Amino acid sequence: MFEALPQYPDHPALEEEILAWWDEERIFDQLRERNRGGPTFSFMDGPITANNPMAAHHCWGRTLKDAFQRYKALRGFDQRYQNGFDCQGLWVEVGVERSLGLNSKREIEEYGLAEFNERCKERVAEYAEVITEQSRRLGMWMDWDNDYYTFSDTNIEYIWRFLKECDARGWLYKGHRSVEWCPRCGTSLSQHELINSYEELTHPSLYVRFPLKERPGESLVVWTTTPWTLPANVAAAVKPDAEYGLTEAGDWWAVERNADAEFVRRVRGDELVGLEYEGPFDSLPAQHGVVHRVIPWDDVTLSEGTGIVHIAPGCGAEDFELSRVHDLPVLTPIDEAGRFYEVYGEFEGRSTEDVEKPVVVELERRGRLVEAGSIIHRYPVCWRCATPLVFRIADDWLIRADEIRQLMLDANATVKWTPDFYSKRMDDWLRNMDDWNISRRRYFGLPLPFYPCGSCGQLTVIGSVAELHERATGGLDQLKELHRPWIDEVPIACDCGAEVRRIQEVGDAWLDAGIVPFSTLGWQNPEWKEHGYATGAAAGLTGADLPDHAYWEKWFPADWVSEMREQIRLWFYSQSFMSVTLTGRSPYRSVLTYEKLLDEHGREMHRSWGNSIDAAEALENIGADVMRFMFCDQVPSQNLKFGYGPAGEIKRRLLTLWNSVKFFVDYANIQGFRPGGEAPSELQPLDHWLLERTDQLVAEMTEAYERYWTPALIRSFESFVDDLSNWYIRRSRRRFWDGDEVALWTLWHALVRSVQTIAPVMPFLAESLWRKLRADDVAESVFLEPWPEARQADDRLLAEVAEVRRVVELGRQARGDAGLKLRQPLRRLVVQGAGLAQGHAGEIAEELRVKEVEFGPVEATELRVKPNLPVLGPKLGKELGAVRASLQAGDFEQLEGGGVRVNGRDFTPDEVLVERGAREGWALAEDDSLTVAVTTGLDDELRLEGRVLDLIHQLNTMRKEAGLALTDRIRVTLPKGDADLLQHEAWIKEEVLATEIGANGDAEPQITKA
RNA sequence: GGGCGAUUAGCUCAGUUGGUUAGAGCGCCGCUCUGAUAAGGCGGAGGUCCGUGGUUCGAGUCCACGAUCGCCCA
Repeated sequence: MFEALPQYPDHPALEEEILAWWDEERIFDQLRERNRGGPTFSFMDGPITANNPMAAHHCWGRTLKDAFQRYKALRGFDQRYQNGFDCQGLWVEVGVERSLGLNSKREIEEYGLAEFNERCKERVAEYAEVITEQSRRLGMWMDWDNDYYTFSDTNIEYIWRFLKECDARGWLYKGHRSVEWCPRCGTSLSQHELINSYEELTHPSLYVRFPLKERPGESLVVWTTTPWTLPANVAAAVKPDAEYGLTEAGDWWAVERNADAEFVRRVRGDELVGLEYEGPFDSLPAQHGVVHRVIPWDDVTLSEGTGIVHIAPGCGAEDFELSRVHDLPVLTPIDEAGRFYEVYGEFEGRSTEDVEKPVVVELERRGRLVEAGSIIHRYPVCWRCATPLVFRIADDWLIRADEIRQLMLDANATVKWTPDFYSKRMDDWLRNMDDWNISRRRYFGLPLPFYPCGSCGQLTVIGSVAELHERATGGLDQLKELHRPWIDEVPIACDCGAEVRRIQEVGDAWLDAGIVPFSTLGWQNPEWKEHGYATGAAAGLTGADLPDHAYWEKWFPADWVSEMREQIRLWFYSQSFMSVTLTGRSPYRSVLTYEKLLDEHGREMHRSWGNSIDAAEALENIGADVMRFMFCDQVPSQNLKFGYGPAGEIKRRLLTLWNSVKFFVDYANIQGFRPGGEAPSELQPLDHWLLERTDQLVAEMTEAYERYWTPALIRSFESFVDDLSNWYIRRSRRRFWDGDEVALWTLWHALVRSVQTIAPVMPFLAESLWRKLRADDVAESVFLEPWPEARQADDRLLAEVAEVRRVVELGRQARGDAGLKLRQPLRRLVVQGAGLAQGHAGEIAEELRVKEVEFGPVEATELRVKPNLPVLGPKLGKELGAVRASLQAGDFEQLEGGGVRVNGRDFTPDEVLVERGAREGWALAEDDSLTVAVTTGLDDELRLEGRVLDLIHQLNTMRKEAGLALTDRIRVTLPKGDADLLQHEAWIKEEVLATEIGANGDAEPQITKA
């Protein structure tokens, strides 16, 4: 007996059951055991930040990762299944700050770095657990006890090694430049952290006068949206070739920027260059001795502002560059926290926002303000805490990119990207990449192993823990892990003999993630260390080993990685940078990249907008399979609109498979069918067809998995289920009622294969159905059964049935046009042009309810002939146009056998397409190669049969409404007027399971349970 | 300013190597099947396949230019 299916699947409940069963039976362990020693498939998991529960978008990526790992496992590949957690850096720090109610670096320092570090570790441990649980619920099979954690000492040590290599190549340097700075986090941000972090913000918009010193009554007018930078002004820039004008009021503007003004004098910009002016805040101590003058700058914009740009080299990247060219003083007004330094008088200690008002008031008081308003514009904010960024001059540690750029481009050329155009995005990023800013002035992150010597000037870069131990001059006893504050207490001896302390900065978190193809696989590690990766902060969180170099050789580079698109400039980049540096090769062979997850209306999801759905909520309400199916249905280069609406649609689409299995199980149980064995020998043509169709499914699914293109999986699968349900089952219904074992076997086989091939996408539903359907002699889990090998499908048979279905569709269309419903039998159907369908006349007759089906020419009233383009196009070339025109004009002769003579040339029936119109008494439908015509005339026999069919329909509806079981028998009483229907008494009895029929009743038929 | 995508039905989107009348789902209207069906099937309305030019016998598809939107860089 097969276990019966409920009317509808309860996905979440079914999934919980399967999860429990997998655990009990240790199915995943068995799978790994089975594949151990097989060919390898190397997947490298990009670390997920262990700082929050999963959001819906994580489920997309994790679905893809899991689906392809499951597919490869079904094909026998040995895999690592190592999950990764990203554990340090600003994400975690900001999360902990929030939970502790801290809001500045000073408060963190007061709280204490050691304590803060502990809280960070606790947070990572907490969320790693939450994410693990949610990932399991999603169906993700990973080796959950052996995750890698990027804050392990081992990971840190590998990064040190990479940095030492960079230093050896002369790539490492300390830069002094203008950088985007987050005043709350107190650190600069790097190029890849600035993207997608612009917001619409309202800022002041000020027009300010700078009085010219030598020309009383004349002033430059500048425009700024950052009043706080005015105290650091040292110059004003004009566009040398632009025209500037002086207004009657004595204000200089670019003419183009003040079109309505009357100008009393006009000059080119270069005539203003060199003039000196009074700065806006000359009385501040910081401004002491600064000479303000006009400088030329070709990039001055004339599309906004006044055409005269206020220059503060300490507050902007372009300004800073100009200061080098023109030798301007650089005034840096704010400290790490964004507060004004003491030399800024009344502004001291205030933030950039706090000084806006006093700046305006002061300028107003001195008559320097032309106009004060506000402007809404896009402005960068910190990607973690949303604080508007400011520019400051700072010292950062950078890795030079120029030497490695071409090598990385070369490495990328070896990578197969899906979708393929992302390869070009990667190239573009590489061509444009700046030097990598790797330092952050923070606390819980990779300790940069840089020891610059104050006495001799040499920089020592420590490349390993062993080296640290060798060179340390103290503090080793308290070094519990390679994090601040402990690492800061370990000074080393410089070659010159001086004692040197580590710089305070920590590293960019993308160093942590980028090194994992080396740190987790044991690159150049001489001896395998059990739990050797569970070091430092990761001790106790994972059992991961540190493998030896042979293992690295076996698993590097990754065959496949998959992350969202923005990882091009993040993990794909950092990983590749590090790998090309250390090995000269790309760390991955192929990549699957996907876009963003939006809400169902196409808006970004935001908690504050109330449209966000987190993973836990989605898994509970939608279920993992439905989500996974939706993710796989999606073309990955398009944003996905996710929500309950789309999920409901998917659920409905999945019902066809469910109904088909339910149908099978119900009838197989009635018959006592036992699954298994080989195909029976007495297959009918339709059975052959379904077997071929099943082979085609396996072939298509295999091909789609192999090229990592999930939309093709879903298309093939749904098309198959549609054929299975709406052709095979519908056509074979009577055989199932009769308990035909051959039909049962064929349907069973097709269902089993469809379940197997969709299993990587919907592991729960597939497993559940497999367990109901499976034969005794196969694996008890669908994931322990090897992938079915596809035989070459019989294309001719597939084409035959496709043609039959087309004939039936056209027949229905013809009936519809003539207003003849299917319950009305018709006399004759003629099909022309269906060479393949000839053996299926019986099926066609049944489907279309006609007495006779004939294959041959359709007699028709009109005749239109068109060229068969795929055939005649290549044959005729340019001449085609003339032939086509003649055919259209009716200028042709018909030849014996269906050919046509046009313009003196003869064409065979294959070379032309003929369209017909219906004659009197016929209904007709056609497409390019097929014509189907059906007689519309009714005689008494046909009318009577039509009434019988109506009656059967009516009685069966009544049975259903009365709630009778499939096997219940009934007694029927027909109205007296329907006595003539009793000519078909046996037929009616059979169709409605009646034991008796009488015709002595009232106006409506009656039934009673027998 | 440079690069990469996108633009197809009211909405959301497919469309593999160029081929005849461009499809699906949802929504709307009509019809219909039902002994698996809260389903399914058929039909209808609804399309300048963003525009212009080019290649070709033939372009949603290839090429060029332009428009709009999105993303990345400057």
